[in-house]
Amino acid sequence: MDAPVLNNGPTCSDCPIRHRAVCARCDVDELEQLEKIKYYRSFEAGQTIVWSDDKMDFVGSVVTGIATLTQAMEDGRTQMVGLLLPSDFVGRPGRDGSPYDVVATSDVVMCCFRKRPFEQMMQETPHIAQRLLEMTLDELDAAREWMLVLGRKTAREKIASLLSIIARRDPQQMNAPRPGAVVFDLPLTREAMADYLGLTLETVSRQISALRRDGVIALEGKRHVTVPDMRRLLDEAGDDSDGGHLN
Amino acid sequence: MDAPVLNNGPTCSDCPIRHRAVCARCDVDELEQLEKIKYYRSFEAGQTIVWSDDKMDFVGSVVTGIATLTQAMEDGRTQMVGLLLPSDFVGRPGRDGSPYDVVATSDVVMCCFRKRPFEQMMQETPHIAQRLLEMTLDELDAAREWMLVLGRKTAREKIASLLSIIARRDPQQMNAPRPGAVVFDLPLTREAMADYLGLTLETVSRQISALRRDGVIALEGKRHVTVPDMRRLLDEAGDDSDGGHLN
DNA sequence: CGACTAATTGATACACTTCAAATTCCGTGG
DNA sequence: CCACGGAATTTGAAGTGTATCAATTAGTCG
Repeated sequence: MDAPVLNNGPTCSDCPIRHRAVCARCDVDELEQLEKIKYYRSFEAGQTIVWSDDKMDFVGSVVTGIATLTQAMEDGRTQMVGLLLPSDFVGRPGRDGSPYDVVATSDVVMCCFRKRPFEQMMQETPHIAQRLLEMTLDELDAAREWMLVLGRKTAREKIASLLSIIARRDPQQMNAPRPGAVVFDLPLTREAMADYLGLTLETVSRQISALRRDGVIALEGKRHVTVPDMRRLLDEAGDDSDGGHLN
Repeated sequence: MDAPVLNNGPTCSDCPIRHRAVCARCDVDELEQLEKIKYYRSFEAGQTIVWSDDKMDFVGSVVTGIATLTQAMEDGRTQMVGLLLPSDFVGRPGRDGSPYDVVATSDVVMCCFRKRPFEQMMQETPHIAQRLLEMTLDELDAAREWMLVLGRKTAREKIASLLSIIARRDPQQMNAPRPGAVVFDLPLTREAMADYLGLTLETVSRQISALRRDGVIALEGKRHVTVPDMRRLLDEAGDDSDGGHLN
């Protein structure tokens, strides 16, 4: 179950998530300190990174890949409660374990910090605590946004909402066939989408087919999605006019 | 729309939320500083404390009463995304407004801090930032817990979950007729419960009636609830055995 | 006591689930 | 390169839980 531990990763200064992760505000001195307590771990797609309620001896950031935060009931009903993309933080300073399973959806590389030294450093380094607070507040907003999706949206709106979110932060929008269009790959199986949306996988499949029939999206294979008109998709998601961003 | 501003409230040292609010870790010196930038505001039941996306010039803590965080779609569908009890924090340092409506459900007294000075003080006072991080992480856990309720639980389980949560933190459990039993008043209308649970008010009403018929709860009037066997209620909520606590 | 709002209850409709089968996708080995 | 096999996905048919629409009843405040 243990992932390989790599000590000779990239240095912080050329880390791809240097400016968005928990270390974003650190200056060079502080980075140097972090270097001392950090190590890299790799996980293969499907591997569990953290089991719920297990003791965690580290915290860390997703460097590459995608992971999910998942909660399950005894009878097997499962709800995804978070999607972890590069730069997102895993673990909770001040607590021993995660109440959720953390599972690698693709191959994942994590930048880990031993927990005690990291907590120690948080006390002494306001830049880290500040950034972590900011990130946590953002996650809280995202979680609440998602509560509206889960509680009040129809299946079709749920799918459109999920596609919007993925489209918005997928960095592949350069190859768009024309302005306003967006292209991306789904990082999730139908089942994972269902667990995120509080639906069954059959319903997910049906609604994706319906959106395709209606021309809101186009599919090549099962995973590659083209959105010809982002505004249309946002409209289907039921959010106000343009959701604040467009591209 | 402006609530009365009271300057001569209780001093921090005999504040009822002194040890649970954002100021919990402050020492006497720090409290003295806070005193200088704090003021009290009162709101009547039903009043809106903050309108979504309006500029907020303060942050603060609920001292007494109950408020809700609410998100709405254009067509009127509404989802409650948070329940604010005494000691809970309102507002986001570093942001101008709240993305949610904050509404007083009962009469509410808030301890407010002018935003700029508070943000300033956060920089200088690790005790405040630390406590705020801790509270935000707790809220994030609660929000994720609620995502499971919204996404995967049945109407009956949703009601039982809500009653469990209210019962757990209502401080009135002394008058329980016998050990294991719990008595409390519902602080929410059926409609507010529906908005919290992602249901209609009719479904809420039906499920409460069903739980009453089945002896899981007893009602006097519409608001006063007796839970003869807390374990039974937790069971109906679908949570594992005893949910970690039992009184 | 009467008017207004909150809550209950009933009947029907429909969105989503469930159970089942067919099809497509995709890596593996011949 | 193509054929094979298992998993992922799609599609179909029927069932069910919750929403919707519509009265009725209970509770509350003037």
